[in-house]
Amino acid sequence: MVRKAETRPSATLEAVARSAGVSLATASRVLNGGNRIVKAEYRDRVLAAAKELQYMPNAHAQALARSTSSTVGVILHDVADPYFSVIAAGVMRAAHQHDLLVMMASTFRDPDRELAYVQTLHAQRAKAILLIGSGFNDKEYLTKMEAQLRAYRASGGRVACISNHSTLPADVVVPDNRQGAADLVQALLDQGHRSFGVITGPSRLITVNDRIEGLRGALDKAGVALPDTHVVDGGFTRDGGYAAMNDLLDAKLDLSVVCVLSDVMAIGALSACRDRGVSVPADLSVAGFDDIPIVRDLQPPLTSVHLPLDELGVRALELVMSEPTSRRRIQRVRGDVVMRASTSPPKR
Amino acid sequence: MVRKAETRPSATLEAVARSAGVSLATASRVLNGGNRIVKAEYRDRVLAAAKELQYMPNAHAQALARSTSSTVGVILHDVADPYFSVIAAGVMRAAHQHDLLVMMASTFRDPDRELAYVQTLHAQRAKAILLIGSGFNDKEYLTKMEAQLRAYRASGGRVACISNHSTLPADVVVPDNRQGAADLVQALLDQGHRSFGVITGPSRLITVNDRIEGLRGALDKAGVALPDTHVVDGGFTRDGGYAAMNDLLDAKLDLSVVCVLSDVMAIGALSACRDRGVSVPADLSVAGFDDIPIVRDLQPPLTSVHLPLDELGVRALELVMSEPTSRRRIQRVRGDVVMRASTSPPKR
DNA sequence: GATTTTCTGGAAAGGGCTTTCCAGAGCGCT
DNA sequence: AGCGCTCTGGAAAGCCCTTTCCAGAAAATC
Repeated sequence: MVRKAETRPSATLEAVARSAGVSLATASRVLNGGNRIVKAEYRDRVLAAAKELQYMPNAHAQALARSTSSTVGVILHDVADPYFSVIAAGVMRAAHQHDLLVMMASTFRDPDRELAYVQTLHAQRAKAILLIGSGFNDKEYLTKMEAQLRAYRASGGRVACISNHSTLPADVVVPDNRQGAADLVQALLDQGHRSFGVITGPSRLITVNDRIEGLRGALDKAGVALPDTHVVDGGFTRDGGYAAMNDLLDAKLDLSVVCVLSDVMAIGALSACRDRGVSVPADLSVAGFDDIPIVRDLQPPLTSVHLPLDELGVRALELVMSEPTSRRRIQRVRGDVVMRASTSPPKR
Repeated sequence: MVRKAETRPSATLEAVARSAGVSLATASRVLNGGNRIVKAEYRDRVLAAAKELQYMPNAHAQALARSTSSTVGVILHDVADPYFSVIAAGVMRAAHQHDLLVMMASTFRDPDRELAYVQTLHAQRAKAILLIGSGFNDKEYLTKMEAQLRAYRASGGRVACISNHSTLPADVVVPDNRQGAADLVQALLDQGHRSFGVITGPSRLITVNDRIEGLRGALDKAGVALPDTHVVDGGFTRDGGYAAMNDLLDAKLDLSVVCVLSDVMAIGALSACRDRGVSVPADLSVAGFDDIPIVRDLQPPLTSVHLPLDELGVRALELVMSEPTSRRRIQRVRGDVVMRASTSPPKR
């Protein structure tokens, strides 16, 4: 026999006020400590009544009355991806400081889903929206997104992006991907590498473009060729990296180093090497990008371009909570090359 | 000169109705597609007006009027921890299916923060709250939490936990930690191991207790001793695992295998071995628990007890969205031992 | 053609809280 | 004693929607 659960709606402020024998206004003043003083006796009565009735304010009603909420929205590609989860952790830490609640949404790199989530968060009257992760290089997407963000901002919302989101009307914290990639190439050239392979991600991701341009620029400058056959798309996932490395190895290109445009893909790439008996770095050097925490625990530890991921999250939140300015703010963040054992001078 | 941003509050439904020359009721009916039919002409006028005014419904007002929201709260220890982020990804995927928005909060294993977040989510009138990650073995915490959850449920909220949360009034999806640990021990015994070390976590975490009891039980049954000196607390973090393994190695206990109660700690432990030149598994076998995705990419790949993390998240959400029953539901999930290269028969 | 039934808009009553504005009380001062 | 102040509670007006109930019109029925 299934007994219906008794669900009486929770006590309202009015119930508390009545039970305490004061007006709604007084009860409200007691419970959210406005700057007005309430006689101690009333104060105590209200507090007692609230406790007694297990009063729990209705955040929706408050949001409506105050016409402001204390939630921020975070839109990212995938929480299970360590790159995003570390950034998200930073955001959440900072949000806690500001007494904000975080609504989080994963798009799985689907632009439409991203647009839909922005709408939803706008409807929620989130105080701010954080777009985390590379934007898309897609005319239609950009147009729509720009329109939505404008509308959201016009109604008082704040927006910040982490990573390059083209010209969207938003503050932005952006790693200097181009420079980081160039620095990485330089470091590898210094080690003596001359034959580069690259595992990239989908070209519609702006981050991917920036990084590959950084690589290309530095290689060009050094007069080192990077034939298209040396560049393989790995879809920005671990498995993609694995598959791409296999393709690269199958092609027998005699590479001395492979630059992988994200650590997550690099992890897959390293495993591909291991599975095929290719020794890193003895037979082939491998470098990643992002420096997610786990890569120092790989064997060999992965050379990467370090980004202060947690800090990116914190900064984005701080940016969005600070006084807005009329011009969009751009915070550039350098990426530092961290050489680890996955790269070494080539044998030949 | 800083120009104040113009923030006109966004258009209300009333504005849309007025602009379309219809009543509020009609506009509402058009926009959220109730089952009532509206004359095509009105319908079009409303739609046009809404578009024109960039109408965006106020979710708070809707929540208030409907007295139900479409958000679920997720409380976990730390999103940056892959164990949680993978579960969270599962939750979010399922939430998307149900058209739910996820509010996520990290407690950093602070019981007070957990309690506070439950309150906040109750105030938000979240449709459900998911408590992810081990509960605490603390009388005071349990009492308070139970009271809060009861109040929340009484007002119509649903609650589910992933992992053991003692007797809290909530549905629960729980890995069979004890059995998993026992199976792991058995597999290691079968490999010939007789000298076990253990890296644990804080004993107030119920999960830790269950796992260690599982280990102990199986070892006892096999007549293998596990002296207290062989058990070291690693704080459930990568660095804790690293430190704990160092302690264990310092103690020169002549262990043949170390069971680490979570993969995250095991990762640290493996790195400690590497840094000290202890070869795994040649000199020492190491096994973890959880089977987070990354461990197959470690070198050596880590033996672990596989939990279907993503699925745990999905199931918890499904549980909480299904028709509630009068008795708390308990879904047990088996953990399967996955033997990988980090464990091998001991040399001696 | 008259009557009943079916439709479809609109008015209005909430939903739970904040906050302004007002009135009365208590105070100090001359 | 009389005046003006400050101080504190309370009434009430929102905040923006949803949804019930009602009435009028159109359709269906005999």
